[in-house]
Parts: sequence; C-alpha cells; structure tokens
Amino acid sequence: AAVLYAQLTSGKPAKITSRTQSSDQAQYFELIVDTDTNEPEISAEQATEWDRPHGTRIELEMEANMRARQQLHEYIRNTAVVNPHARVELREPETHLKYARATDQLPAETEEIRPHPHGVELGTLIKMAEETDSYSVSGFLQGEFTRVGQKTAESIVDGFRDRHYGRAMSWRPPADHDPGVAPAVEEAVANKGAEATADFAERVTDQLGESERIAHHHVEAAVEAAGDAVQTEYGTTFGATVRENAVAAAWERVTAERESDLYVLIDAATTTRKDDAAIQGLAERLAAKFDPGDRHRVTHGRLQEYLDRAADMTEDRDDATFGDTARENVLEELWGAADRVPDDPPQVRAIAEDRDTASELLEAMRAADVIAPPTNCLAPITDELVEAGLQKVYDADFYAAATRDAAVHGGDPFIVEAGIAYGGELEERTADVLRFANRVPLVYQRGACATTDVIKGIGWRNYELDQPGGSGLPTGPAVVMVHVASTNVPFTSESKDAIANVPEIEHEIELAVREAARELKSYLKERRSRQQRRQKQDKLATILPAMAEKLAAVTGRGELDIDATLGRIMGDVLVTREQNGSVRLTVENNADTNAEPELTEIVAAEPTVETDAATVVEMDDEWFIRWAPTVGPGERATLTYDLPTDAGDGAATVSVEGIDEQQLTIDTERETDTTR
DNA sequence: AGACCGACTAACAATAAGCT
DNA sequence: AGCTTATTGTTAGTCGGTCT
Repeated sequence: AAVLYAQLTSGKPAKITSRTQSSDQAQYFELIVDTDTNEPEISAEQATEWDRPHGTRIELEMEANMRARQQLHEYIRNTAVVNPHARVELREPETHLKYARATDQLPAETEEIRPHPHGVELGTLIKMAEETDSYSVSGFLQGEFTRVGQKTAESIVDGFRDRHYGRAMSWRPPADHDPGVAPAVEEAVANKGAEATADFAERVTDQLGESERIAHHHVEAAVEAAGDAVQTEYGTTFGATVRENAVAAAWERVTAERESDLYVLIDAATTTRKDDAAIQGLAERLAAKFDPGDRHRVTHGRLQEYLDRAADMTEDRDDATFGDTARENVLEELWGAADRVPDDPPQVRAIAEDRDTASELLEAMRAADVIAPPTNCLAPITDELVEAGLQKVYDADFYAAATRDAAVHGGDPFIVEAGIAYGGELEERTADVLRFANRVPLVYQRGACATTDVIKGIGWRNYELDQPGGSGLPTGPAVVMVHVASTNVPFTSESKDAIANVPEIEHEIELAVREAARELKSYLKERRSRQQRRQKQDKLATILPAMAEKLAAVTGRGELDIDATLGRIMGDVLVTREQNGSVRLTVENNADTNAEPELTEIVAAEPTVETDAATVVEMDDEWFIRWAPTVGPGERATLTYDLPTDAGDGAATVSVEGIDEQQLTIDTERETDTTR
C-alpha cells in the first residue's frame, strides 16, 4: 500500500536494496506496481555495494503534508514499543528520533493455517469452492479448512442437507389391525402374477414394519429392495412404472393417519395441560399442510411456517393459546421426528455456481461444532518483550506486562497482550493508552476502540491508581498498552483505526490489562509502605540519638546501642554477631511475618559447628558457613560455632540474603566490644 | 459467590506409516 | 494411487482448589 501510495503521488518507483548475510554484494531493484493487474513490476535490477551486512532497505518518495507531525512521531514511537527486536529511527530536518533494539530475539515464526469454518464469509467460501480440487463437499471441507476431519465434515454435511433438501417428515407405520400396506401395494401392482405380487407386497410391508417411523425415502428403498428380490426369484420384471405405483400406494397408506400421528407428537411436546380439542385442532390443521401425494419434505423454516399458520388458526377458531414456548417445543418435536434425507449433497462445483446453496452450506458450517483453530499461527510479542519494548521507549520506574493465552472469536484465534509503564519521566496526567493490532499502532478513533472502552471500565482505584469519578481513564504517570494479535482483527471500519467491540476480545483485553495492573498494584503498595517506613525511620533517627544522649547524661551510664533499638521499633530483622572465643550469630525478628534469612560467613579456619542447622563447605582453604533459619515474628534464633584458637580474630563478616535491605539491621559492633 | 487456574481425561484432527 | 490404521498433538470439558 505504501509503495502504491508513493507511486501515485510522486510517480517514482520504490527503490529496494537487499542483501543476505552470505552474499558479498547487495541487490538493488526499482519496483513499480502495475495498477491494472496489481502485480509488481521490476523496472531496474543490478548488483550494488552496501555497507550493512544484511537486511533490506526500501526507499519511497511520496508527497504528503506534515501537519500531523505529532501523530507521526507517536506512530513511530509506538511502533518501537511493539517491535523490540527492531531498530527504529526517524530523521527529520529538525528532529531525530532513535530507538535501539531491546532484544536480538526475533518474533516467533508463525505457521500458516487454513481458514476456520466459523471465520469465512460467503464470498470467500464461493471463491474457495471455485478453486478447490475436491469434488465432494466433504472432501472440500476437510481439505480446505482447518479443524475439519471426517466427523466434523459429516456433521456439516448433515446440517447442509437439512437446509438444502429439508427433512423428510416421517410417519408411524399403520397399526396391524388397520388395513396394512400390503393390500394397497398388491392393488397397485398389475400383471405380475399373483404369487409374485403377494410376495412383493409382503416384503415391502415387512421392511417397513421394522422401523419406528417411515419417511418417503424409506418406502422407496423398501420397494426397490423388494422389487429386486422378487425380480430375481420369480423372473418377472418389476419396472420403474410398477415400482412408482407401488411406492405411491404404500406411501398413501403410511400417511393415511397423519392426524393421530401429529396429535401424539404435539401432545408429547406440550407438557402443560393443553386443551385436548386445541391439540386435536392443531393436529388436523397441520396434517392438512402435508399433501397426500407429496414426499413431505420440509425445511426447518417451512415447518415453522406451517406450524405458525396452524397454530394461529387454532387460536382463532378454538379459542386456545399457543405461546412461543409451546410452538418452539412442538416445532422441535416435529423436526426431531422428521428424518434426514439420504440424498447426496451436490458437488462442490454446483455449490460454487449457486449463491443460495453456498449460503446454505455456510449456515451449516456456522452451526456445526468445530473445535477452536490452532494458535501457533500467531506470534505474540511475549510479556518479557513487551516490557523490554516499553523500557526502550519510556523512562519509567516500573514496567509490567502480561500475555494471555490464545482465545477465539468467530473462527479467528487471537492473543491479547497488555503492558503498563509507571512513574519515572512520565507525566502526571490522564494515562496514555497505546493500542496495537498485529504490531501496528492504531492512532485514530481512540474513543471508538474496544480497548479504550475496556480500560475505562476497569476500576483503577483497586490498582492504586487515581480514577476521577471511579470510572474512565485513570490518571497518573502511567502508560497502558494493549496489543491484539489475530489472523483477522475485527476493526470497526475499513480504515482499521479501532478494534470493534467483540465480547470475546473485550473480555481478554480486560483480563490482560488486569493481570498487568495487579503487578503495578503490588509495586505501588510496596512503594508506599516503603515510603512510610522511611519517614518513620527518618523521624526516629533524629529523635533517638538525642534521647539516648539525654538518657546517658541523666543516668550516667554509657551510651546506648541505638541501632538495635531502632531496628526493634521499625520491626526489622536484626542480625547480631558476637565473637567471644566462640562465635554466636543471633537473628531477631521484630517483624510480624516469618523471616527466612540466609546467612553466610566465610572464615579462614575450619569451624566446629555443633548443630545440623548450618552447613559448612570448604573451598580453597576457606570455609563457608551457611545457615538458613526460619524465625517467627517476635522470635529469635541463635547459631554458635567455635573457631580454632589460632585462627586469630576473624576478619569474617556475616552476609545476609533473603531479607529486604530496608528491613535489615546488621550489628557486628559487639564483636569489637567483646574482643576489646 | 464467582471467576480463574492447573491437572487430568476424552475426543478428535493431523500426520505418518502401512496395506491393498 | 488410494485407502486404512497407528501415533501424535491439541483442545474441550471436568474437577478441585485458590483468589478477589
């Protein structure tokens, strides 16, 4: 599109330079797009020198006005966010934007997939049907669509038959005491010999008697089978005319009692005590819709029409009511009673030529259960790289990102990713929302986008962000980015400016943003508590020494150990080391949660540790003493070990890990106290 | 209470391998 | 070559637990 636009405005070809790592020369092309055939045309080709080791460069010259420069910059910046693997640079006469690569990791390769049955449009379907090599509908579906195997294809074809041919209404076989099918068939067959005719009629009757309900095609099949059998046995030919007559006669017998048959069905469907007369009336009127000579094939829509008319009439005449629910139940009962026709579906070619048939097939495809499409056709940026992308563009204190698992809307898989940058150089105002679709920034129509709607709908106060009025965009030094990757992103319009409000996508966007926001929340909470701690500590640090001094002056005793006291007041973990012949390490936990510090000491001589709580490892004449106690709130734990007397006073120091630096006070002064 | 998540199983499509 | 069969991978569905 860019090439075409450049060509239209400036008339100059696109200049392309490309070089692979292995080749020592680059290839240079000039390319124009033939607007008639929409095919590229290479107008010049030559080998050339290029200073880059590998890559592709496209140069386009185009005319445009630069009034929307701000948005161009924004576009470039946003592009840099979602393409952390790329180096993005913009040179203009007065500005120069440059974003370096944040990672050398290329986006995961995507796999091409065939379209999903739920995702195609009628036009596409017809086009596919025209181009396929398959003859049968089943083969076409299995070959051209993803997630369609034998089972799914069968269910689609079944649905298609229902829509294309309708179903064949079936009736119960005549009861035994009624004049059965046999006499009617015998009557219909002439000049075939009494014995053969009787046998023929009996066979047909037996065959039909086996099934619960009989549709027209059952009768046809029974007559065919009986005809063939009798033909070989008796040597008399049962031609097409005879068979037709026999089918007609048998069918007439089968359909003779439509009314009582329908009565039973309607009665079964209407559980509530409907008026008997009303049901009878409905059955009568419905029975009248099925012509005696007809095959009784109805589509779902036609059946509904019949039922509606019959029900309306019954309401008028018999003063009964048939509500929507009742009608629906009866309709489903009748539809269930009707038999799926055995006709083969038309060939794919025929479907391609007939729009109505194709539309019926599409309906069947939409209605069928098809498992979700595979998701490896999408390449998410991944949460780490979203973070990296944000870091590369925004100078903030905190970054969070979340990538959702793939989900499906219609037939198209999609992945939603969200990222949040907070603090740092970001301005304190309504948070920016960056929207992306398939790694392309969406600049316009901010308000019409599903992304914005979702973010406005989130209660940001839960996540420690200000939100005036409790809804709408949050305020604060924050940037929220949302990326939707899909094989078919549903845009609100052709201009691809905003993502449409598809419930599935909105839901995923919300979950993704919330996921990232939760991280932000814990960060903000921690930061706040840290600030409070620091304020408290600052105050104490000014007061305590003065108090200690006063106290010392009043009591006349030596100076107090302020550090330890401060630690106790602040709820810190206090680690003390005393050396008096043996070394004694004490962990005192003044916090209100369990502390699990890991203490390591390195000494120059082999220590003797009495408990199993600590492990000693020797390495290059140094001994590592590792001790990882769990200390409950308000408790203290102690480790004592001996060093050989000739080891001298330890230059050993204790290092502590697993405790937040802010909450840790290490006190080794007593070492000097005791050795003094 | 409801949504979400992970572990597990069953079902099914996709693919490779084998067979007629 | 075309069909059937085994294998593999993916997904839907279910259950129980956890979090908000």
